[in-house]
Amino acid sequence: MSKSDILIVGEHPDINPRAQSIFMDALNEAGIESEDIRWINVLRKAPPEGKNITKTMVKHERERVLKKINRRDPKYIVLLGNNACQAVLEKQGITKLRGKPITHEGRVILPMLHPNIALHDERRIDTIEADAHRLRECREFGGIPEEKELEFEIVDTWDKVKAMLKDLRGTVATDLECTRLYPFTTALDDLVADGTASQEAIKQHKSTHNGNQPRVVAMQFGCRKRQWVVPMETAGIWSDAELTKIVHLVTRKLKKCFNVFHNGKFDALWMLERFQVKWRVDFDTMLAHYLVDENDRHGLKYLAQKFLGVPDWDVEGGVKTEWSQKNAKYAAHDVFYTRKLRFILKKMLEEDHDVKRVHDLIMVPCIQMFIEAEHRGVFIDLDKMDDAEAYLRGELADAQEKLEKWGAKATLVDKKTEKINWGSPKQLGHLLFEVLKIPVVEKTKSGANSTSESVLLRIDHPMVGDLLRFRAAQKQLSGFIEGWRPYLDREGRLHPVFKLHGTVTGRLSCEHPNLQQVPRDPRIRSLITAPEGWTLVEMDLSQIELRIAAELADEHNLLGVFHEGGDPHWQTAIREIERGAGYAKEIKKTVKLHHKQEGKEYKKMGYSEAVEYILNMGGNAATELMKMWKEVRKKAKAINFGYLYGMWWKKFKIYARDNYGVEVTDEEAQQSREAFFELYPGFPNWHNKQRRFAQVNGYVRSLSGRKRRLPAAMGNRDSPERREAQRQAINSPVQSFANELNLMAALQMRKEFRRPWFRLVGTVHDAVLLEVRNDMVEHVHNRGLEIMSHPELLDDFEIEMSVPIEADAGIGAWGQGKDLKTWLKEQLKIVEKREGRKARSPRRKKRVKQSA
DNA sequence: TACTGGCGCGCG
DNA sequence: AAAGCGCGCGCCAGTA
Repeated sequence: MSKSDILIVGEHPDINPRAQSIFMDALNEAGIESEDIRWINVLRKAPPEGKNITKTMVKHERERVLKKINRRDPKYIVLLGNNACQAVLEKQGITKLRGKPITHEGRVILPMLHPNIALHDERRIDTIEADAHRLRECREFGGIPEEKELEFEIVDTWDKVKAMLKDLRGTVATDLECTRLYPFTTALDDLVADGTASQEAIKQHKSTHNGNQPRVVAMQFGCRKRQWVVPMETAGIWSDAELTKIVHLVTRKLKKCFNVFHNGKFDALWMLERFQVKWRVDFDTMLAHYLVDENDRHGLKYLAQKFLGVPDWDVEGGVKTEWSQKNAKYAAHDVFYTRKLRFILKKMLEEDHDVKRVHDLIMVPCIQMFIEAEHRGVFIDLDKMDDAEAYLRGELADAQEKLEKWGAKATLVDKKTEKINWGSPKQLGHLLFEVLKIPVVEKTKSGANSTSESVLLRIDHPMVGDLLRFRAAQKQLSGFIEGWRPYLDREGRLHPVFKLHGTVTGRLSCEHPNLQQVPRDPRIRSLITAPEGWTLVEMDLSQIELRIAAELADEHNLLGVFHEGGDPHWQTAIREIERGAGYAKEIKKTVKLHHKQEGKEYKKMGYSEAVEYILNMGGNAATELMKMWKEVRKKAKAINFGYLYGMWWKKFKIYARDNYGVEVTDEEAQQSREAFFELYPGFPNWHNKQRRFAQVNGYVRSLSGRKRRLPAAMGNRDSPERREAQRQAINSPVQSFANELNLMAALQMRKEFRRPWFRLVGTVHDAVLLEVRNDMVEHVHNRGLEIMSHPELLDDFEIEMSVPIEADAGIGAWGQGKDLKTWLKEQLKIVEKREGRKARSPRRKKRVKQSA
C-alpha cells in the first residue's frame, strides 16, 4: 500500500474545523492516517456568506477538478458530498451514492456524506465511519472488495443445465430477478404493449410498473460450492420452449431440496404466474429475521451486512431489471448470502422455542396459503366500478363548481389555471384563515393551520359541506378507482400483496392495493365480489380483541357478558349516550317501534326505563328499526378500545366532540373513563402486570408465544417514550393473538376445503375473505364458522380459552353479505327464473339444488 | 426531475 | 408532563 494514494475531493477550503475533525477521526478509526491522503476542493474559495453553492458554479469547476485529479493520479478518490459527486461524476443523490465504491479509469471512487451534515445530525457520524471503513477495505483489497468465495456460472448451455441440476441437492437458496414487482399482466400492460394506451394511462403504468411488462430476468440457485444463474425471459438466450423445459427440470429437483428463500412468497408467486410451477418454501430468511427482531429492517443486503459483515453488492436500479453479466453477478450474490444467512438465522430462531413454533406452525404455512391467495386475487365487478367512477366524478365536479365561488376570493392561485387547488391544505388554509378571516381552530404539529375534517366541522361557513364532499370524492376516486386500475388484470381481478412481515405486532400488512383499507361505503366495498357461479363469503371473529383482552386480564364481568351472549359495545354505546344526554328522542322512538314490531302495546315509560329496554334489545334489533344505531355502536366500540389500550380522558373529550358533537366537561370525561374501569375492574390490574413485565424484561408475548420486543419500556425513568412502550405492551399481545387466531382458522380452512370449490382470497386482521363455488357455500359457511370458533392449531399451541369465540359470516358482495338463509332463498329464486327461461343447464341447477 | 416527510384519512 | 394500538397511500411542499 503506497502512501498518499487517497485523494479527497472536498467542497471548498473553508471547511468547518469540527466537521474536518469528525472526518479525520473517522479515517483514523478505520486505520487511515493523515499522510495517506491528499486534498483538493471543487471550489477554490468558499461561497460568500449566506450564499449557496449552485449547480452552475460546480459545472464551471468540473474541468479544472478533473485535470487536477489526473495530475495527482490517485488510486482512490473520496467525494465529499453532493457537490463533489456532481463535479466528478456528474451525478446527484448522495444518500444513494454514498458508501458504494465505483471504478472509473482504473481508480476507485467512493462517494461519502459531507462531514458538515454531522454538525446538524450526530447520527450521521456512524454513516461516515462506516464509509471510512469501506475505504480501508477498498485499499486493502486493492480495488472494490469482492466476495472471494463467490463462484457463479451462467447457465447458457445444456451442459451447464445438466451440471446445475446435479448440483441441486441439500440446502439450496433460490431467488429471481424480475422486470418489476407486480407479476400479473394487467389490462393496462396490454394497452401499453399494443400502443393504444392514452398518455395518462402510460404515465400511470410508468409510475406503478416502471413502464415494464412482467418478465423474469434471471433465476438463480445458491448451492454448497457454486451459484447458478439462468438467463430467463428477457435475456434472449433460451427460447420459450427451452425455458419451460429447464424450469420443469429444476422444479422437479427442488422438490427434494431444502428450499431457502429471502421473501420466497415473491419468487414462488412469480414462478406460478409465469411458468405455472409450484415451488415450496422451506425456510425464509426474511420471515425468520422478522420473528427474531420485528423492530429491525429485514432486507437481504442489510442482513448480510449485519450478520456477515460483507461489502455491499447492490447495483443501480436499471441493472436488476435487465439481463447482463452485471445482473448475473448481482443475482449470484443474492443467493450466496441468502444461503449463508439461513444457517445463522436457523440458530437464532431455535434459541426461543415458542417463537420458533409460531414460525413453523403459522408463518411458514402462511407463505403457501398467501401465494395461492395472491395468485387468485379478488374479483372486481367492472360494470359497477364504472358506475361508481361516473358518480364520483360527478360529485367531484359538482363540489368543485360550488367551491369556486369562494375560491375566486383567494389571492393564492395556481399560476397555470389561476384556480385554487382544493386538495392543498396550504392553499385552503390561506383562503379560510387569512382571506376569509375565519378564526384558526387548531394547529398541526408543524405549526400550520389545520384544515382536517374535525376542524372543518367546527367552522361555521357555507363552503364546509362542499369541501368535505370534495375530499371524500377525491379520496375514493384516487385511492380506489384510479388507484386500482393499474393493478386490474385481464379477468378484472386485483392481486393484493400480503406482507407477512409488515407489522411489529404480527398482523399482516397489505399493499398494491391495500385490501385492508377498502372503505366500508358499499359504493366501493361491494365492488369486490365473485365471478359467475361463485360467491364471496366473509367470515369474521366477532369482538375478538375485546374477548382476548377479557381472557388475558381474566376480567370477570366482561367474561360474564360474553358467556351470556351480551354485547359490550352496545352497552357502552347506550351508557355513554346517557352520559352525554344525547339521543333521548331516538331511544324512545326505537323503543316504541320495537313494541309495534313485537305487537306489544306501548305504555309510556321514563327515560331510564327506556334505556334499560333498548339495552336489552341489543344493537342489531335496534339497528333494524333505526339505522343510526349502527353508527352509534361503532363509535362506542372505539371508546371501548380507547380505554382498554390506555386512552386518557382528554382524548375522550376530543372524541366525543368530533364524533358525537357533544362538548363534554372535564369532570364528565373523567367520569366516563372511571365508569369503564368500574364496569371492568380487572383491566387496571392487567395493565399494571403488562407494564411491569415489559419494564423488567423488555418484551411481552402473545398467547401463542410470539414476542414483541419493547426495549423502550425498560428502566426506571419515566418518559413519554417509556409510556408509549408500556401502552404497546398492553395492546400488542391482544392484537397479535387476534390475528393469529384468524390465521389459524384460515390455514385450517385451506387444509380442509378443496381447491376446486374453495379459495381464500385475503384476510383483514380478524376476518377471512373466501371465494366459494355456489354449491358449496352452505358447507363452507357451516364448517367455516366452526373452524373460526376453535381452530385446531390452538391445541398444538396448548392454548385453552375460557372465553367463547364467535364468528359471523356474510355471503355475497363484500360488505353486503347476507346470512345463509337469505342467500339460499335468493339462489332458489334465481334458479327458478332460469328454469322458467330455458330448460337446459342441468349441471348448475343440480348444484344449487343440492345446497338448497 | 425524483425523492422524502408531514399530513390527512381509509381500515382493523 | 402526558398518555389508545396497528397499518398503506395520495397529495403537497421542500430539497437535491
